[in-house]
Amino acid sequence: MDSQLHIYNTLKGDKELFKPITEGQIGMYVCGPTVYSDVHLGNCRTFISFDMIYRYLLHSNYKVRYVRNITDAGHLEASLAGKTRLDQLEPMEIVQKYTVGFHDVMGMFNNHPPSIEPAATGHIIEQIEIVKTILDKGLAYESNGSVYFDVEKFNKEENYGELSGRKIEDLLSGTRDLDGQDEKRSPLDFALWKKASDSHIMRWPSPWSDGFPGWHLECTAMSTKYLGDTFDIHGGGMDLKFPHHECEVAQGKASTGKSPVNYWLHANMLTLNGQKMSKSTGNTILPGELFSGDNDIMDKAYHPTVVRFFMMQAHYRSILDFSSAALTASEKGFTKLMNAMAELESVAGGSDSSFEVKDLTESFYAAMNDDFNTPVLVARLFDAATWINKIKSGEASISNADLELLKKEMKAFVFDVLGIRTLDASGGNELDAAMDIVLELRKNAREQKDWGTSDLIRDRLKDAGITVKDSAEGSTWSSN
RNA sequence: GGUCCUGUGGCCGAGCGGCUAGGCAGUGGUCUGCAAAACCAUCUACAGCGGUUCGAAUCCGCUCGGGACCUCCA
Repeated sequence: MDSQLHIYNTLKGDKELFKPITEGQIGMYVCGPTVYSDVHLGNCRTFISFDMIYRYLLHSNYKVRYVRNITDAGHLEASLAGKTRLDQLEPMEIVQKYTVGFHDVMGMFNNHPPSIEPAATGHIIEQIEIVKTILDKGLAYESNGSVYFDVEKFNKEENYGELSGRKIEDLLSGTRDLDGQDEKRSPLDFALWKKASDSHIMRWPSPWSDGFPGWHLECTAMSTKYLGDTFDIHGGGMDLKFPHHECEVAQGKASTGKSPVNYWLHANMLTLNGQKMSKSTGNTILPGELFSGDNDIMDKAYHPTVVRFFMMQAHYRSILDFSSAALTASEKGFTKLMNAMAELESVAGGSDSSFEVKDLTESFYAAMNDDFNTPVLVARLFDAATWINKIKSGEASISNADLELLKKEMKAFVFDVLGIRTLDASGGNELDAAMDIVLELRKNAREQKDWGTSDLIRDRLKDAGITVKDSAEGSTWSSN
């Protein structure tokens, strides 16, 4: 792999050289969350994957406009209706609650906020305009106040299924009987506009009925509004590939005549007990439960940055299974890498290097340029960590220039690209100050070889949940 | 049923035609008042069967597992 970025494009089914439409600039859209319940960890993996991609593009000196929507209307409607009656809440109150919660969780995972985070309800007019356009082109029809996309007609000129690799005949043979199908000409047709039933609270006027936009329309409206008719990257979870993204392609082509996206990226699922995490099946764990340890699935609590690091040790296109054993293994590796990062600050440079530092740092780029291969990047970072430890123990040496290079690139990849944060045991609070005093007293005792006092302090702190570790440089502590 | 993905050492997880992935655990060392930690070194692989090839974990076929989508889902 050369030093240029190659990305696996679902549309092509292969890795290809990435070339933005405009030199040096990238438009990226990612399907965001539906905010009628808490985001679960599976959702988070997708957003963390694309945050990593966003970060690497920024690191590669691209100017990126990153748009990620909030789904607060449309296909959220049905679930909201029931919940609203039950809780006596306004729909937008639910939306607000879970949007805030979503942002909190994203922040804990150290995800950058997107450049624009548009809400579906704020773009009803744009969606109606697209429906009108597709109707004008004759690729949609009105039926009983609703408007449907005519898939079979579209397929005569275009290829419905080009993204997901499906054939319209196969799709037809596999359809099932569902409610409301009688309004459609074909079971494959999907709604662009839905007439609201009496029980629906969220509704907007339109030329066809009081209703709400169809399932897939918001992403088409918001992505093209902020990024143009054709933009560079569209991302989302693998489960959205069909029908959601397939329909976006169809809508885009139907309304503008152009393929809306050059590179389609799909992040794979997070599984729990070998099964996909899913709201509907209840096979989920919430981020908060994971961080607090308050759950029946994991053995202990895990810090958000450790969870993020764990995810970075797998490729974004691979299914990743979540388990306590795997998390704990990652946590230890994380500590090892962070120790090396800290060590790097105090390492001394010399006149020459005993290893190829430039090859090492270039391997970081090679890994990421190969379809954002974070597990390989992490492997190379561990190689770097071993070298740092060898320099420390005198088994290896590094020149001043190479040391600066290594510091610069390691910090860039660990903190900026992977988005990992250091885990400070100290919080800059009263406990911190008190521990300084306790450890100073213990240090005095140890200098007097008063092991009784020294061990008493260590043992009692252990009982209190604070672990003290001695090393040549002094004692450190951490609380569980 | 249709479409597609996948099966790597004790565990997690890269690689996808020839070159040590990496992490955790295990084992052996170093360090240390003790403890813990840390550091260094190191063993165990490519689901099975057949084929292509000078050479296959990597390509092809079959068999047997696992999973996703086809219905809201990241």
